[in-house]
Amino acid sequence: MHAGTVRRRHDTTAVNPRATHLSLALRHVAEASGQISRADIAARTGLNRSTASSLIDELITGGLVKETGATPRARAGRPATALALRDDGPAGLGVDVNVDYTAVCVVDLTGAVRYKHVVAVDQRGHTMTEILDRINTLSRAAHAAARADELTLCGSAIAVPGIVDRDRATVTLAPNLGWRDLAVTEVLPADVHGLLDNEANFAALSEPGLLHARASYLYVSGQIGVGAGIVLDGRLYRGTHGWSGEIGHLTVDRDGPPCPCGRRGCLERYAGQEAILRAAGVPSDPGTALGVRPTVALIADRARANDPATLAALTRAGQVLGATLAGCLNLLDLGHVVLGGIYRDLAPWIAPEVEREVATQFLGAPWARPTVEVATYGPEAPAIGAARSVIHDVIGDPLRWLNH
Amino acid sequence: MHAGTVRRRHDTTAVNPRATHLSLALRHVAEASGQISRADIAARTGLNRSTASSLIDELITGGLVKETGATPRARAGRPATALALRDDGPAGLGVDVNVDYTAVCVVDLTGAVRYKHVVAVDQRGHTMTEILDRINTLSRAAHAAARADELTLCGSAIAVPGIVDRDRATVTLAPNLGWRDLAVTEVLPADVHGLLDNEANFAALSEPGLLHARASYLYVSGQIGVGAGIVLDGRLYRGTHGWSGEIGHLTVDRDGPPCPCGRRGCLERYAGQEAILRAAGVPSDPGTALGVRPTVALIADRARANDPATLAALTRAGQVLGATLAGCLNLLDLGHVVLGGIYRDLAPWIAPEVEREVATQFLGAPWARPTVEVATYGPEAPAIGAARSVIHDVIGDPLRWLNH
DNA sequence: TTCGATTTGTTGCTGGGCACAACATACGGG
DNA sequence: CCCGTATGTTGTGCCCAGCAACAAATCGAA
Repeated sequence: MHAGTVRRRHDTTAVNPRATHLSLALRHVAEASGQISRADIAARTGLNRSTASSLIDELITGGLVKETGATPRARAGRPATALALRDDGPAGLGVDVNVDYTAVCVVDLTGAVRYKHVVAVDQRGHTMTEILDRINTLSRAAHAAARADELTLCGSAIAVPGIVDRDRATVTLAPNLGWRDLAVTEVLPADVHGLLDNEANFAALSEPGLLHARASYLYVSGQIGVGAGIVLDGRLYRGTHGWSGEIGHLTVDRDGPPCPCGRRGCLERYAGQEAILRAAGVPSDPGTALGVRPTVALIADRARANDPATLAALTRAGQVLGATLAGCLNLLDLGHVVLGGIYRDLAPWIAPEVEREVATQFLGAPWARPTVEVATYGPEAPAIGAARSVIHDVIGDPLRWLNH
Repeated sequence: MHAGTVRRRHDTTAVNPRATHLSLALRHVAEASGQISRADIAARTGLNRSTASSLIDELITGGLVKETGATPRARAGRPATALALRDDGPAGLGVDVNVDYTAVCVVDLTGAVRYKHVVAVDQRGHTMTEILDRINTLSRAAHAAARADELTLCGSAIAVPGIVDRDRATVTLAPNLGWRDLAVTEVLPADVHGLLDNEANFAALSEPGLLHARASYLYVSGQIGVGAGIVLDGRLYRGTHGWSGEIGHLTVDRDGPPCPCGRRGCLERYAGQEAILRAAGVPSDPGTALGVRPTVALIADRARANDPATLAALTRAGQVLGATLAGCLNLLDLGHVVLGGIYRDLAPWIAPEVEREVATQFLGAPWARPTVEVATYGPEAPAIGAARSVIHDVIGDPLRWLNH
């Protein structure tokens, strides 16, 4: 995880052992919350038992970890006292400014979603000031809700549909919002410094089980376009500029239909929302279509009604998507794909095709069969992932929280 | 860089500050060898001057770093004493077992190639024992040459064309050598523990300038197949199983010509050596073709003679390769490609096409124009990269060398 | 030339933090 | 009931980084 405001470009800076070990101990507690003892941490990290105890004590007095009583053990010996993350300590605020809705949520240290509020509104009909005002209002409400729930917001993160400059906390370009070079995090409450990232990237962090396990996977985030978040060893891979995961314009067929990007046969032209609509024979109606949800629901309805054209369109989209993803898996040697965004809602028809394509085209399949999973969260995924990224920064550097 | 035999799966182990800081100081010396002082290191790392001095002293007495006299400075103040890597300290042994040649080389701490020996021989005509014997003989010769040059071999690495299990130091499968589950590193001299990896991966590490700069790039290694080594932030990305970089079977055209892998229209069918040969109208002659070098030289000859069919084949191959690479760059947000293997020899005809495709298809091109570079080394690249990986392990953990 | 300013490198001191060992604690089992 | 076993705590010593003062070596200005 990115270390917040600390510009850790590479590991060229001196190391602070205490901070590193506090994070290490906390991470082990997070990965086995309620099932781990001081002695376990010592054994797993290689630290001495006394050192592990000292670290845990500091985390307990700091309000990040609690004891959950003694655990009955089968073996002989003194029973261990189990440790768990506190659910009433620091919490993260996540905001998602999408084209057709704005979402906020609060996630506590355990990763649980404690507050969630989604407002469906087409941003394209509003000015930038109105949008920012709405973010501010929703954030303050979330802030109040967190406080009422005995949580302390210790950071925030905003997901936007576009290109961001994380270091400058600025939205470089968000075409669908009409934003350019906008320091959007400034509208957040002053006491929570704001992180910023792409929706697909934050959405990739929303999966509950995967992050703790230091998993590597591709989170496919289908919206109007098709993007992906790349998680390697439990950390989001952002690329050299932060634009990683642009799979929507991978070429499926050099002689395929033209794409607004200037090329031909891009993945979006086969597996994007518009393409599926068109292939299903639904007249595209940008006037009334209020964005992702309703359109996707429409397709799903027709598929459930066994409309032949729709089913054929979904099968075709799944095949093309699966073939493209198989290529990505081959390039990166990943064995796991998560289908998010519209593909989550269309999973009954898309997922089997993706699974088949990936299973047959992944070169490592004979040794390690790749898995295809449906995302846990739908439209809330980016906001939840954003909030979770704040929590990950706390786990990555607990000292910042411990020092007030 | 991988920490050798130490199974550092993730950063779940305790940190040793002294070891980390020794590596940190050494890395800074390596990146600016001859142009850096103790005070510089202190400034760049954030360590105290006295600490930096202590670290450097330890590295000097350990034989890794030397002083190269005072540097005249423009500014006022005491002139700094420049530090540089020693070229007579530890060295790495690199071995490459290819289908049609075996190469060994020795690289010193500065990255300079101090010994190199390539034996052209078609391994397919020999038994496994013969091949292993040759590796052993060549390694002993390299060992003797290093000793005569006042170098101390402190490790070795073998590159093989196939799938390896690094943790077990075993070749899982090398079809063209007929190997399966072979612990090839055991034939190396006993005092150098052997690393193991794929040829494309090691070749990616052979580029001189790029590694020190913590660069991110894709090293395309065209041989009979097409592979790639992925370097992210100066570290080789190997994937979850170590099979990353398999771009040869990315789909270019779903309705293209069939491929032995069972799919259709794979990249190899357009930009692989065999495909270029066939498209150029050269009768494929596996009987006399002694592998990569001669065949590629043949194509290059015909291209130099302006043979229309060959030029068209190369143009087509470059276009398809470039388009595929652009997709990879978009997925990973990389801005740099290095053309190695056969593409290095065919660069005059391939590189411009790749450059054009990448420039037009890389989505970040308007903000950061991608660069296409021709590899520094040819067939020796895997062996040199292998040796260099040994050196990188020394720089990554100098304590192991300092403790004898 | 001389003296102050400036930067580099070294030395002695201090404190943080980890390992180690010994001990108290708390169970299971014969 | 006592022994073996495992957990957690306490006291001690050592490694190592930070700090400050000082010596060294140069530039620049008077």
